[in-house]
Amino acid sequence: MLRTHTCGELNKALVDKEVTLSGWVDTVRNYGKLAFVDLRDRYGITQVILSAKDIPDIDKLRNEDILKITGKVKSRLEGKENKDISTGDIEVKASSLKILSKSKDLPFEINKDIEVGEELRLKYRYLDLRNPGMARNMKMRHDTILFLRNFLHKEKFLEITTPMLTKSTPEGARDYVVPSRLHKGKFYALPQSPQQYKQLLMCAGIDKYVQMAPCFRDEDARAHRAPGEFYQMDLEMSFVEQDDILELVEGLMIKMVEELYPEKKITKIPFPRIKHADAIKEYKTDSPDIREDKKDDNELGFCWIVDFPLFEKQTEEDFFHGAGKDLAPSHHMFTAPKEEDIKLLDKTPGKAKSYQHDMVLNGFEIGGGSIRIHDHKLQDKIFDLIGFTKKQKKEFSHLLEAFSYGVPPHGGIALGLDRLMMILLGKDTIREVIAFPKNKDARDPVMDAPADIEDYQLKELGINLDKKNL
RNA sequence: GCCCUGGUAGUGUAGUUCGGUUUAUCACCUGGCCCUGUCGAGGCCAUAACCCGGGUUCGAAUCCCGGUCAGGGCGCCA
Repeated sequence: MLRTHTCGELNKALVDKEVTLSGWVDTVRNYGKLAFVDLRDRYGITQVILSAKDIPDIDKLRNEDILKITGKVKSRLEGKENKDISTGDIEVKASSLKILSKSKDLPFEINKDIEVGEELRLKYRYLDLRNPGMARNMKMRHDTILFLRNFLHKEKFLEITTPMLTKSTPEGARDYVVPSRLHKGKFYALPQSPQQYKQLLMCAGIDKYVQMAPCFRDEDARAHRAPGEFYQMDLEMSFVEQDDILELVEGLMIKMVEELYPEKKITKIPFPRIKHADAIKEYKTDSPDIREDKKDDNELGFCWIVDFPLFEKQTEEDFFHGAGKDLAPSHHMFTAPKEEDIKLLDKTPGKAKSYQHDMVLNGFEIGGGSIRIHDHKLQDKIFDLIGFTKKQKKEFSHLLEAFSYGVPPHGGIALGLDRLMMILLGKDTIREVIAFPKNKDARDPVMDAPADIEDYQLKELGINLDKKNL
């Protein structure tokens, strides 16, 4: 057995017990004949005392070596307690030491207050994650996602995993595509969101679906937007109206903050529901920061934005005076128009409002969703309004066909988990809450992806690279 | 695709505005030595750097041009 206890759990109750600890050398304070080693794992730090007469090679110990230490737990000498660590009233007097793994010189120091350049941190992310601050971010991300899952589980949601290898569909973001070996010349696409699958699940009678879903979009990065891939808490419900969705998610956020972030205060409960037009008028943005003190990281200003226009304005004329192929859905093409506005679709679709809802937190859009269209004739009409060709429509025929066999009214929402965590933990970039983030150019600095593949792989896929244009 | 900012030892930095007393600052790391109550241990010593290419100049880390890498923004993100 490599260890009997972690480095964060020893206490006075264990005094005089023999324990075995394994962990990383956080610091060594060496007197030659006596050395103090702070042994660290993700649970904490324990001070270990090494005496040269018991342990021959204490001079060899370096930061980040991994040690296995067996010894007796002792109370600290009177007045020598360290209040800064959880194990500060005890220490372990080592009777044996084994170096399980040596560390060579580090590219940067771990667990010091020095701000290391992000490029280096990302290249050696496995070292960066040893820092207690980063370890905490990972822990809080886990706790938060676990809370969301448990809450929704109690509400009878099923988590269902939907395919990662799926089909490219027109419009939207650029797809990441994956060549098929068995069907040379054809490509899968990684999902930009599980949107169509979750609507099919509604047709399947899974009236409450959720997924902590990876989503892939080949678009450029921002400080608050991860390039390539990101995670969403994606959910969908049948037989609901917009209020049901908003109330569920609002309750979830309030409870989550209470349980996991008790030091934080929510600006307004219930969350204000702001009409899109009013947000633009009052705040000049559709993602307003409603906090009283905009510099206070412990304030959480949640609000809802509702009554979005169904279509985005492409030109002033199209927007106000009728259909045109330049109309684009402001959310996505499955978003339902408000019932009273359906009659506007024929002459002035630009005036139609929709059942879209965005959740905004501290000035960031952290989620969006809608009540969906569940009438295939209406869906077909929307396709026409955004100028879909017959071929483009055919890409969605499976969905329209599914709608012809009994489709419940349904709607849902997706929350961006990375961005939510960034705000909850008060970080400036999304990379601080992602274990192995891509850099700004969507490269993985640890693995150095994307990368070349072997010629035989290309051959097997039937792909010739156009080397002149690379 | 476009715009902006930055790049000094292994790490973090000073110096760059206004070119020259700089042998390029300091701390940590690393290597060596001393030390039995430290806790970001302490003391002494040592090693180690101006992103790449071109230009201006008697002289460039410093000014100019190009490149490259990184970050931020616009476009993009149904």
